[in-house]
Amino acid sequence: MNEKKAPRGRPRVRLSDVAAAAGVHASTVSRVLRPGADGRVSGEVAEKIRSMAQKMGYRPNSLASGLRTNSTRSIGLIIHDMNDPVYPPILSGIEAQLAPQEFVVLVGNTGYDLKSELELVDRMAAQMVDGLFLATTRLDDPVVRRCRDYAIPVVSVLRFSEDDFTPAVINDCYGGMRDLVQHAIALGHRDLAHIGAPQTLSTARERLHGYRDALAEAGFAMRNDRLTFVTRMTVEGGEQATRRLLAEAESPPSVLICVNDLVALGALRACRDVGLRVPEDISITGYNNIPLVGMIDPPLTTVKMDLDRIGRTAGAVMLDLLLGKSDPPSAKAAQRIRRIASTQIPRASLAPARTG
Amino acid sequence: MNEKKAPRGRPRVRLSDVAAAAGVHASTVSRVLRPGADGRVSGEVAEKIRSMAQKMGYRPNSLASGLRTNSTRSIGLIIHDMNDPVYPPILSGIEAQLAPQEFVVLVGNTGYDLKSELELVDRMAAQMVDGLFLATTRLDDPVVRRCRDYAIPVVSVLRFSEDDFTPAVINDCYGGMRDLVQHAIALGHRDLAHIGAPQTLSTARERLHGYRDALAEAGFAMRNDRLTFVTRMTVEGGEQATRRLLAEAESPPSVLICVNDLVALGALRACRDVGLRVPEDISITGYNNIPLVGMIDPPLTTVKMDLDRIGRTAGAVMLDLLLGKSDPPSAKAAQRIRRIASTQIPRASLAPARTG
DNA sequence: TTGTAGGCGTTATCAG
DNA sequence: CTGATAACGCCTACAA
Repeated sequence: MNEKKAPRGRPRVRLSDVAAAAGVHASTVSRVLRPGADGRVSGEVAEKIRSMAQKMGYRPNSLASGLRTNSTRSIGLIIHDMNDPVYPPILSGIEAQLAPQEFVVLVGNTGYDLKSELELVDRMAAQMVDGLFLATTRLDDPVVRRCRDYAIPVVSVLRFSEDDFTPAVINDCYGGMRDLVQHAIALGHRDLAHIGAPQTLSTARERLHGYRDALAEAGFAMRNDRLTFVTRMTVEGGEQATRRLLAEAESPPSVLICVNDLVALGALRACRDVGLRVPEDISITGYNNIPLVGMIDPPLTTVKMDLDRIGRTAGAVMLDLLLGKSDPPSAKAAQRIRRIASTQIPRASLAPARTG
Repeated sequence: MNEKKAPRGRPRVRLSDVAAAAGVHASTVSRVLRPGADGRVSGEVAEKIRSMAQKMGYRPNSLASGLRTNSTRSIGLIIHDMNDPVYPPILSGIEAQLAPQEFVVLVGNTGYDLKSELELVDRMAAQMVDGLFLATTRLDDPVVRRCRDYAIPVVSVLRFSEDDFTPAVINDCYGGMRDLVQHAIALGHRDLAHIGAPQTLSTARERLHGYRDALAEAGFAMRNDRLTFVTRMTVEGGEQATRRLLAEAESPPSVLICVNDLVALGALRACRDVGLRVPEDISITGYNNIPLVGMIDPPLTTVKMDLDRIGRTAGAVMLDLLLGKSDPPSAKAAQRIRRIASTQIPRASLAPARTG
């Protein structure tokens, strides 16, 4: 007595039901309930319709309206892995910005796999998202190209792509890293090393450049034996890279500038394993200020990105794009990439260099 | 020369376009491209259609099909705050389970606000989600009732609601806490205290019950001055509650059993502030094993939930519900709530009791 | 095995 | 100011 397709409860109230109950035509109801409608409606009728809709519990079907208007009020967010603590604040920021406009966010984790990344774009395209936030952007990115093929508006977050049209909101990794390294040098460090990440990512590249330039300004060369790269920015990756670097060098550097916090934690572990004390024997720095890195032993010196603000800004850029309040992005290349400043977080893992 | 509504690129290929190109009717194409179609199609025609669709880059419009079939292949996930590290693994687990079925997940953060929680449900209902995962469930929950009004299938995650119909997949908080407390008692602790959370949450209640029963089994009473509650499970909340508990007691307890890790971190801070050493003067335990709690000083003894498995199981339950492979949930009340076992993570913050 | 017709709920356009 | 009509892209009886 209970059909599978029709659970309990009366069927959903439609626009036409409200119209019938109010004694008007459906199109009139549509005009009343949709703010941006063209034709005006008499206050009396409008009032009646509104109260009737309320009473009947009418809720618009955005599927149907989306079919007609070509807009679903939904936006996709593609990230590698929500377990990486940089992403949640970005999601919050984006949501905070979009929710007032009644947008909804669709989240997809790629698991660092390009194939599923492309599949996700397809799935989201099928869902007819109005736009897409990509936090996975490479400097040269097939995913970005596919979105362009599909004519889906894209805002790149945290990373940027090297083209002339994809707007991006990123942390100022270059400046953040440069400041950090200058600080380390000011503390007396002369023998620095960097554990970087693949240069296909804008963040990794910018950080390396910041490191390089800070060194150059101080008159230091960037030595090859003081530079290594992880393949993935994880604790394990950092551990392996550090082990490699320490094994190949005659003596350890006085400070390890790591591309991010997870890598720094791996570095910390690797240093301990070979008997180096942190920060007495070697200093370590990270980047991101992920939760709890201030409570580990020793508290990690790092750089804090304003992720919430990056998310909000990205949301605002997207709204601009969709609601067409601005010219096409390519028209103002100067503003295509917005850099959000970061903050130094000095802690005990970076200590003054030993003199001796 | 570039209309705002039609960016670059040709318009999207429709089913009928493929049909025209293949020289057949749209309905035939639909039958070929949809696996579960009724009428069969000759292999020859099917092959031609498939290759044509491929060549033309046809991508189905799930808005249109959803309007027809009453299914959007999208599912909502409502959580309080993605920044709480328990949620990301759940999202991953859910996604891993649903992605192969071409479902997509819509995420909403409530910010711990009931009003936005209800708004989120409305917005997701408007998006015509096929189902909803609620990780915000209270024992008696207006949100659950609203979903029922709307006839939206719900699977509760991490928490359960006290009704006879909402399926839930949760961590076995009762067993996990009971084991932990038994362990503390085995280490010689006699004067235990608990920092709990509001009893409107099933997790908080189950943990308190586990604590109580472990005490009872050992023949200890649950003293009121050794029990306090946070209003929110945050570091700040834990710090305040601990400060209160310590201030009101004549002497500190020998171990603080905290409702979760964040609260435990707050407790740690509060203990340090009043000059107590951990674990020499007082032991502390958490729950959740959030990232890095094993690297802080001292490493936190805690209980690890299998969040990924909880997410996957919830996904499976949802698929069951939607694809109707099982009876309505109420029919098998025994299986309505699935408990996923947790694992003890012993670390240095829980030390043997001082003798004397 | 394939085509035809009608409709899912909404909105845009045109009349009145 | 309001009503009628068609269309958005797809699916599904039913007919051929």
